[in-house]
Amino acid sequence: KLRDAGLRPTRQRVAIACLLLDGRHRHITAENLTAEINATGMHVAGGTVYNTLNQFTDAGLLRRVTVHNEYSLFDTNTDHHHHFYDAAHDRLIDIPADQVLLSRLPQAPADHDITGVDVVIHIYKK
Amino acid sequence: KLRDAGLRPTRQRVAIACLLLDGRHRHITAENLTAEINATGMHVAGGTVYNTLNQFTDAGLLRRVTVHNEYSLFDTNTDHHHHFYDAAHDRLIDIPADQVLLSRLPQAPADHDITGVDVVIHIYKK
DNA sequence: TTTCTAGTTTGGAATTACTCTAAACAGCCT
DNA sequence: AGGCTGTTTAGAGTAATTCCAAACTAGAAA
Repeated sequence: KLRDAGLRPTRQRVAIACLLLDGRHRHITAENLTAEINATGMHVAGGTVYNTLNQFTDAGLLRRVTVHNEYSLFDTNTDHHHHFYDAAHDRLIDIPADQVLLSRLPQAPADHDITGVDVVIHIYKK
Repeated sequence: KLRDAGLRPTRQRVAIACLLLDGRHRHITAENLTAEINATGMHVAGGTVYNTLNQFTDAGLLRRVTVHNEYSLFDTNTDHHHHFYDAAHDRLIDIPADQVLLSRLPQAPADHDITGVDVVIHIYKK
């Protein structure tokens, strides 16, 4: 996978790929991932964690989710889907693509293409 | 308006309200707003600009728009509507609410209410 | 297998958006 | 005018992220 993405399979990248690209769908932060790496007994520099997350995202192996602007969230599910976001608990929940039906979309401004549609549904505990 | 929102109409808040709550629909950043205030010959401390933007947002006079996590964006249009976002030029464009039709919404997780639905359509110049 | 080199990692310093703090100040009620 | 309380101020502090130059490594070539 790394080679296909044009990324040299270094020890660090392989370790991160093993944790994140195992097919499970999860949401992770840089801090979060660092803790998981440390838990395996391995050490990876902070800068490398950030670089790798960005490279994986650019390569389409991860998807960046934008729900607030405090820190970056990455989604291991790169298929088209949407999110519930519970701000009170800073919790993100996937919504399968087929549960949201956008039956009318506006026309993109002149000379522009639509490259993606993100739907974030904010929820609050009763 | 300020009094209705429970905010004492201080010199600084009135100045910012005059710039932002004049009925025009615009997107602003803290930096951006600071520059506009300075242009009027007035000085307002950075912290006050941030405080005021947050207070206005909490009071429903402004709306926070989340399209990236670099810095906060505020929208003077608090009506229900959506956005185009051009990441290449960091440009945000309003979409009237009636141009997006969500004909199917998922059920909120147990014990939760939906408090808002944000749609961000990413665009790219051809 | 050793050598070489371009790409990668490292730790720490730098950057940036934003919040906190304690002291000075200003609305506003009396 | 006096005074209480909320607000502003400048500057220090915080946290996520990027930048940097030196050390390292994967993989190609010898």
